[in-house]
Amino acid sequence: MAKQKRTKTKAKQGAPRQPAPEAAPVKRGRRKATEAKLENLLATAAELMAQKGYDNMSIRDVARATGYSLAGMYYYFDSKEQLLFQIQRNTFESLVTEQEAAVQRAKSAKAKLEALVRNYLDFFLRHTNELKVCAFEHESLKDAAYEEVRDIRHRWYRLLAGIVADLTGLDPAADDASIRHYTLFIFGMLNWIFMWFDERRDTPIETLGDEMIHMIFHGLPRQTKNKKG
Amino acid sequence: MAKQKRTKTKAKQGAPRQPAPEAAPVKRGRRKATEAKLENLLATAAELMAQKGYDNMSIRDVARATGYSLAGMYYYFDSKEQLLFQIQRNTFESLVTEQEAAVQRAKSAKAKLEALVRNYLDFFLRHTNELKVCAFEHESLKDAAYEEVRDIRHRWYRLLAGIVADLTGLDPAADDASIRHYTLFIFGMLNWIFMWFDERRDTPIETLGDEMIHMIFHGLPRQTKNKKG
Amino acid sequence: MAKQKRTKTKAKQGAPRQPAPEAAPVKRGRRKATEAKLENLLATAAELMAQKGYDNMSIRDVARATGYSLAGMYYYFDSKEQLLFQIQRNTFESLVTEQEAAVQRAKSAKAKLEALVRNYLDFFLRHTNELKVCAFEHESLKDAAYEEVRDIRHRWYRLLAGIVADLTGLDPAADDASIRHYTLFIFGMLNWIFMWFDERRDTPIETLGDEMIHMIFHGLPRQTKNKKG
Amino acid sequence: MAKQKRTKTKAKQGAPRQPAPEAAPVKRGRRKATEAKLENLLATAAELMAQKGYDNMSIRDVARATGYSLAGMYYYFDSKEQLLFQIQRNTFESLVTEQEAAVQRAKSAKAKLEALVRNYLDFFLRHTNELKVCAFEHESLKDAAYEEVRDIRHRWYRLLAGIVADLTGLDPAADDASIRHYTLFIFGMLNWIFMWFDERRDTPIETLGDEMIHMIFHGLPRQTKNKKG
DNA sequence: CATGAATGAGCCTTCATTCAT
DNA sequence: TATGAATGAAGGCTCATTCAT
Repeated sequence: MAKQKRTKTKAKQGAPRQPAPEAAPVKRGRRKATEAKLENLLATAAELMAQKGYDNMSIRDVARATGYSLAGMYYYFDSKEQLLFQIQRNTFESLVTEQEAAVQRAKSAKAKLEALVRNYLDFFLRHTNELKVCAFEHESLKDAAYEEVRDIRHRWYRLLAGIVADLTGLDPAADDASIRHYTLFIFGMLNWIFMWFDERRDTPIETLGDEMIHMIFHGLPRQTKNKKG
Repeated sequence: MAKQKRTKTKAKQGAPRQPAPEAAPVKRGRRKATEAKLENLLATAAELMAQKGYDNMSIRDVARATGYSLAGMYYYFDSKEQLLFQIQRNTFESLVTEQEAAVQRAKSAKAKLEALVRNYLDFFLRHTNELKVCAFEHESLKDAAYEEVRDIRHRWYRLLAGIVADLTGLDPAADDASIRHYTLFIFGMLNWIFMWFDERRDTPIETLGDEMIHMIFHGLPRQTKNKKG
Repeated sequence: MAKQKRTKTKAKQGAPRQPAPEAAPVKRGRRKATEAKLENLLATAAELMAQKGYDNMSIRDVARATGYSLAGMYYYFDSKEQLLFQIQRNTFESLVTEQEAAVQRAKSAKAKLEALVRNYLDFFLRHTNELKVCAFEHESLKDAAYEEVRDIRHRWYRLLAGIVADLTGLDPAADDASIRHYTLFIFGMLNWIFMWFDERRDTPIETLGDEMIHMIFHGLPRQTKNKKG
Repeated sequence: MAKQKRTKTKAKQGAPRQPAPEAAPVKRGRRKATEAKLENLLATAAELMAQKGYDNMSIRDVARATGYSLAGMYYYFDSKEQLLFQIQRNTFESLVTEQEAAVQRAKSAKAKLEALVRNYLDFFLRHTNELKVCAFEHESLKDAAYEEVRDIRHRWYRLLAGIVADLTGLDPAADDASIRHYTLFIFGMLNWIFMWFDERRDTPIETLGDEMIHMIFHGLPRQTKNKKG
């Protein structure tokens, strides 16, 4: 027989798709309650990550903020990285799905781009913390989890890049670099918002949308003394 | 929203103005050598911070990368935060000074904005790591160090915001929010570059400059099939 | 030297005699089912302990391997140590009882020793995991549980020591140390088997028995070119 | 450039041969002192591991026992497993080297086996804790460290197996299994000693050696009323 | 019978920092 | 200048165990 090599059990790695939410139709009340707790926990974690950054946030912080014990947290997720992953995947998947739908509904390329921007700003207001975590903590994920989120991100990129190609008439085969750059300029404007948006100063968000759309289609406004008149 | 200031539990902060570089009037040769070492050290640290993020980089990493002993590092700076501060202040001060000079040299508002963009991209190529640290680790500084860097940043902001006001003819008194937004859109485009710039794909940088300037003045290019004709 | 008793910092120990198996006079069918489950559980636990060691095995491992919930395990035993205790006591008690019977049946001292060895090897094949746990996790038990198992072990020791005294003609009063040593040499051969036995290489076990008996009675085989022959 | 994927530095894995003891001929006094501290630390750790088992011993235990802080321990080794590895490699290497030398010095196969046993018992008295750790915590090592120690162990095995083949005249080609078994019986006797040796009862160790050698060459002593005549 | 949910204690490890030399 | 040696604090994670249901 010979003594087996001792191994820690560990297991679970990568990006384990959590059990489908509808899996067991038993004990509905229970399920609901636990799910609500998990959601609250993810929201709290997202807030802390947005505030302090992933590396600087400790699971202990989340425990303190939610009122749970440290060990209690691990009932809801398997590791700090999984926690980040869940936030990013859930949020990003929702965002991109919403964006795709918004774009689909619009008719012209111009309308599509406008819809994408407005939906983004709206989503931003509804999920500020989560979205910031998606935008800035991309690199904190590794391996399978990293790749899964990266794929969603690519879907998003292709969505916008397609519109940009349409609008500009640039040829994806010949002018790939240019399309890429203009697309990324727009992403830059969108994502940098996290760095400065202030609810008191920068609302209503529709105005911000107007301005950004103007910037995208016409660049800075001209000498008319009155902007978006 | 504006990114919250990151705080570690452990604090301690004093008068972060590190001893003025002229502090000890030691022999010149010595001074030179020491300064060169310091500069090399700062460059190495900037590289590591750009790669891994401030929180995730350890002083041990810097020691390993420079060949010094761990304790030896502390001859050159007083704390990890001071290290970050030195990088940010040096780099940001250089950048803004260069930017101011470039703008001053240009005649029209249009030329000024163009000069600012081109000089930024040029500086970016020369100091990628340091600049990235300035752009993304702003919040890792605290108290006096934070404020000092913030002040430089504000000088930069005002420089661009002034040009934007001139160009658009928006009234700083009446249309402050708009000026602010357009200014920040441009900063967004500029700073987001760190997230995607790839030396192999995105050179020559002059082309990138052309494109960004087009975006700023005219928005996305139109149906002409050929961009930057 | 004698292996010290292992002590965890955290202790708590009571009257480790677990509730006598006959405790609750519930319905017979129920009892049967529960007992079968318990036995399966003990077997699984023994396997895991044999593989990973007591300290390195977690109740979670057992739960996973049996399909029970973690909390569910505690219906069948009161603590991890009780689990170990049940395995050791059940197994050791069976072994020693079998050994005593086998010895009793044999007539001469020589036959007795032979019977003991052969029965041991047979038992070993039938209860490898459990026996390994008995042999190597002796010290993981504490207080009353430790003592109870130690007493069974002593019964075993005395059984073999008696035969050795008979066979060698050594006087228990005068040559106690010698009897002890020869006895423990034999136990060493027997127990060390766990460290190397490999079902594929070391069967049939009768051959192994032949060899060990030869070793015990005559030492290493001589120059005859053919062993056991 | 694109933000690099963040990676912890970590490094050092497997079985890093510690720097050759004579590496730097500088600061002899210092070196000596530090080495002495390390040796004392390893001895203390070995004692604790022998007492409680590797899994059950915490680095905190070692820190407490040596008077160092917990973090201080990590100046001397990289991980708990490395600590175990250092103990095993150092000890096992010494043992096997001594054993080989002792065997080499002896002329006949019989004398060689006798020398091996006596040297082992002597080494056992000089390094009880360390040797016990070698004998019983073999499986707690993993990967490269495991393999390196396993290789030393094999050297030891082959040393004894060679003598057994010589002595018995068994043919390594034809009777491999038998040689293996007799060899392992002897290892069993030798290694099991840790389980029962008691300095007060089982000295002088020469007597124990006499007995074991008798067992190996002739089996249990006969009816002569006088053992080891 | 059985489990979902939760926790206190503890473990390994890393880190920024210090200080004597 | 520079470093070997050391440490307090903190962080991620696991575990045996409990308890209401």
